[in-house]
Amino acid sequence: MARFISTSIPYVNAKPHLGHALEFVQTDAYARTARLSDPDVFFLTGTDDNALKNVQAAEAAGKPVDEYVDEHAEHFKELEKRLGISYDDFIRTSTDERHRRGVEKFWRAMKAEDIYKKSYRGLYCVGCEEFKTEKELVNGECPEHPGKKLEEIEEENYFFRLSAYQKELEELIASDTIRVIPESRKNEALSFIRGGLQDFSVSRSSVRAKGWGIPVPDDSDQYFYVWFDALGNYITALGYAEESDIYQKYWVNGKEKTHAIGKGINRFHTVYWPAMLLSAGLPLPTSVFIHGYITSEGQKMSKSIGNVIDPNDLLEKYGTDATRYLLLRHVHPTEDSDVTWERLDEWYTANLVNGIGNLVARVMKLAEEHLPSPVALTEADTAIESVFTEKLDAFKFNEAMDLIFEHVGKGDEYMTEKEPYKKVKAEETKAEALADIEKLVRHLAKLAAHLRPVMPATAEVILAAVTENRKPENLFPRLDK
RNA sequence: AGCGGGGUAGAGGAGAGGUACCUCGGGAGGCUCAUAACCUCCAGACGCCAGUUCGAUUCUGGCCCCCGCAACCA
Repeated sequence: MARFISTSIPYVNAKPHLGHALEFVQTDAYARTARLSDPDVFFLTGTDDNALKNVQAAEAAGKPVDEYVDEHAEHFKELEKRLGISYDDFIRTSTDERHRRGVEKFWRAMKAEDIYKKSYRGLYCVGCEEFKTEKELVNGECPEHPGKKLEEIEEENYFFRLSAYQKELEELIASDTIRVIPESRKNEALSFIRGGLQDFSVSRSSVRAKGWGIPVPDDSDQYFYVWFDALGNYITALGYAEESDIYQKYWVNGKEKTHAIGKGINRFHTVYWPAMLLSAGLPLPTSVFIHGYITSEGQKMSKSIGNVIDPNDLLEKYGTDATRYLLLRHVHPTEDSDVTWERLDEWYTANLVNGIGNLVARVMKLAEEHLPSPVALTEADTAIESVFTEKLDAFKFNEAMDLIFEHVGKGDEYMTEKEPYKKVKAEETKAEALADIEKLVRHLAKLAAHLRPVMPATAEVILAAVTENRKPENLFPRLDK
């Protein structure tokens, strides 16, 4: 029943942004839900250190690449920690030996006829230090470096025969053998495949790679192209190099192998990666979940527009669970979503402060004052509704959250309807009131159980309050106006 | 060129072939256990034009806007 779930491994050429936080939180909620029914889950995350972009970013910062990459990888690690991400392992493609060994083995496992050398000729922008396609050019110049001449460079690289897998890939995706979620992304992958697949290069010259990354075995002049290297992380982290038990358990025999990614890297995960695995004769992932992007004020977040929302600022302002809440409920799982500080404040106050926080406070105040002893919880009190886990298993995080808030609303309604705070004051209605308060406490226990995968810390606080029969500190402090 | 997504009350979002839901905001009541929180009621919406259907806002086609991507890039 083993299940494997991964985030993509982001470039560490800049600090993490909200989109990364979204993916981490979604994946975490999914993993925690999976563990609810069976703890046999392996949740992998990490960083892609070997991208050429990292080298460029390091140069721009005037730092040695390894130092720069270490520093930035730390930012990602730190963010995941602050978000309460329950990963089982964190792989770094530059420093983890298992990765290098794994990639080398993966390379050797490729079918011989799928790899060939070919010279690649393209327009190279010295400024960007990368090849540009005709379409990227503005007036024949690189938009980033106007005035600089593009050089026509020719270089020999290894190519992967992606074209050989067109039929097979189409079949795998169309049949949901590799499930692509949502449907629109599946269609996108299919139309990409049906449009005809071209072989792609899996290496670049060591000069162009600047000696950063993983050298191709037995050919010191070539370094792996970042996607060949990066995609491999999903198996190298598990110990593919030495065919470890974990690798066997989760990848070879794993029941579900799920990749969570952003929409921008759909084709790498639904086309390139499965093709490479096929060539190597290795098992395929079973599903790829693709989330959308977060915009702000209707536009892509960018430093120049000044609409960037830093996940660390969110954490600072609202705390871990509230940040998780905002990302899971108010960002659509698969579509692009727009976020502004104004609305974040609104959601926080309406649902967390006035919703969950207030309900817990009013119920526990009554319980603490009037119940002689803590309510003895039964299994039924903390049983999780199957509709809830079904939503989460289907990556419908927002709808799962809606169920939670329906539950919160019911608590408030019950309170108004039964008026235990009033009845508890009169002798003849006191018993009735106590029974209602007890019911409400059980209602909170149920709430906590459902919060576990999505807002784990809050779930614990509520559960502790219930079992100790005391009103906790305010769960979600009101924002300063 | 092409590809993908979207246009739902004053604002922001969810949703689905047949009573359109949530948050904020507006109006009117109620309650006092609670973080000036909570409950009830009211006003208010499915871009435009065709088609399919007993019935479409939800499916199909066209149109008008908006946003991404445009193969080696979250």
